[in-house]
Amino acid sequence: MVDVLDDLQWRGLLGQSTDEAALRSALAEPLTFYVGFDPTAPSLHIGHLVQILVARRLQRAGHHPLLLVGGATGLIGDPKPTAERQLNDAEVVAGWVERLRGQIEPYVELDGPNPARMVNNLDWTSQLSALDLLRDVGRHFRVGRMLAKEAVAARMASAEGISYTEFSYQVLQAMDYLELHRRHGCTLQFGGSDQWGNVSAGVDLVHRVQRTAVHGFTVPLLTKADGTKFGKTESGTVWVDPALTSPYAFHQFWLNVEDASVDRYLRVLTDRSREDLEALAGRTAERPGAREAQRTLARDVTALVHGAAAVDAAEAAAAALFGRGDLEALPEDVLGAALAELPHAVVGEGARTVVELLVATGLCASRSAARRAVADGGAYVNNTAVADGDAELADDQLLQGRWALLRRGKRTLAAVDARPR
RNA sequence: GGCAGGUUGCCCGAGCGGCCAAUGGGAGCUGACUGUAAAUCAGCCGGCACAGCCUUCGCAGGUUCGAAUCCUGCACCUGCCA
Repeated sequence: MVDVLDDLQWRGLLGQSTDEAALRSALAEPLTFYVGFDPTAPSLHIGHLVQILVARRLQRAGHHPLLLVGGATGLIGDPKPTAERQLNDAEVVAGWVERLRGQIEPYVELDGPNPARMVNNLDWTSQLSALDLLRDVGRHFRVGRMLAKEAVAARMASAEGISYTEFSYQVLQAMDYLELHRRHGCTLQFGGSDQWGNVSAGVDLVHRVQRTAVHGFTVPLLTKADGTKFGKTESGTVWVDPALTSPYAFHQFWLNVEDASVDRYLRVLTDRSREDLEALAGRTAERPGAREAQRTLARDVTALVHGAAAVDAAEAAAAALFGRGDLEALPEDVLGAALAELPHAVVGEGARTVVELLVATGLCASRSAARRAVADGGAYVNNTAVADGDAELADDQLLQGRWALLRRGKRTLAAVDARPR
């Protein structure tokens, strides 16, 4: 049995932490830990997935998970270093809490001898009066330290400044730790590396109030090789919700990961063993063009999030659409299944021009952008470059008398369904 | 409440009466090369009925033949003072 902490370290999941030796000895016995997710969107994204998987690794090592969805903190908003957040309506946040809960639960064990528990910080903050907050909680916080937090300091230095609302966020989150310590004996919190300030604030508060040393660590945020944002495609964030990011698009995202990062992602997002991954890295170094590592990553992570059937569908679709073979030669069922994975537009009666179709399918944001794509030589119908954007789609271009495959650039696809009239 | 400074396209940031759809950088898109990778090079990067036209430079008015640029009011941000 590999030591959890060693495993986390090897996978690159350990960032800052409170006293590491103390943390290590604490983890020698089963302990209760928590990680929190704020409902700031209707779905979790792949950045959150990293955190959930850390919780899962800890649970599998015998520790007791408390998974917090921040019904209260989500109403306030963790200060971003750049700008003030737009506050969301209470009903909206409450709805998101439910959705996130549902998205988190599948990744952990909710039954059995060591079940994960879901908690919501609204439970212990909604009835708290402002005076109680100021008298009982506020007195444990020093403004100087609060101002020193990275995000707060950044905002203080910005032209916009920071509202008292967001400034208070760290108090709420620290209270969570204290509350979970009291209620459930929680002695470890982790979070993304941007959460270090909040994690340590919680550790401090528990120490002040309970006179107990508790632990905390951060998980480095996943980055691309050049240090830039991870988890974005041109159409935005990669979500876990299949309605927001289709399983096909999800699979493609991982398949397109740059060589320099694929090994790191595999360690973070899959359960594969060290030996397994080192062997894979060796094969990748020999034949990078085969992209075996990317294929493995795409397969594992898509299966984890969307299930094995989704992997098969995504792979089959990609094989059909990116294959060198003639699209016309594809059997109808294969083609139909592949196209079904793509964003598509149904066009009725009226013949449409390529420019119109590029916009209708969402491949281009505007007609101007579509014209540009055509002018750049980056628009294709059925894998053939389009010369004239105003040309209408001809009946004899339709696959199986009905479909057309639209492509912008090398790998952005969409389907056109010209239903029989 | 007073005084000073600020608000420009996704972000940063020039512009300070016509030559401005607006310099530059970043991000992004496309092409070439390759491997649905990276790097590199080239083009693009408000909208449309696209050699032209329309709508933009916090908001609303005004001055002017003409404003992102000047004036007035309002909103918000920052700093100093009360």
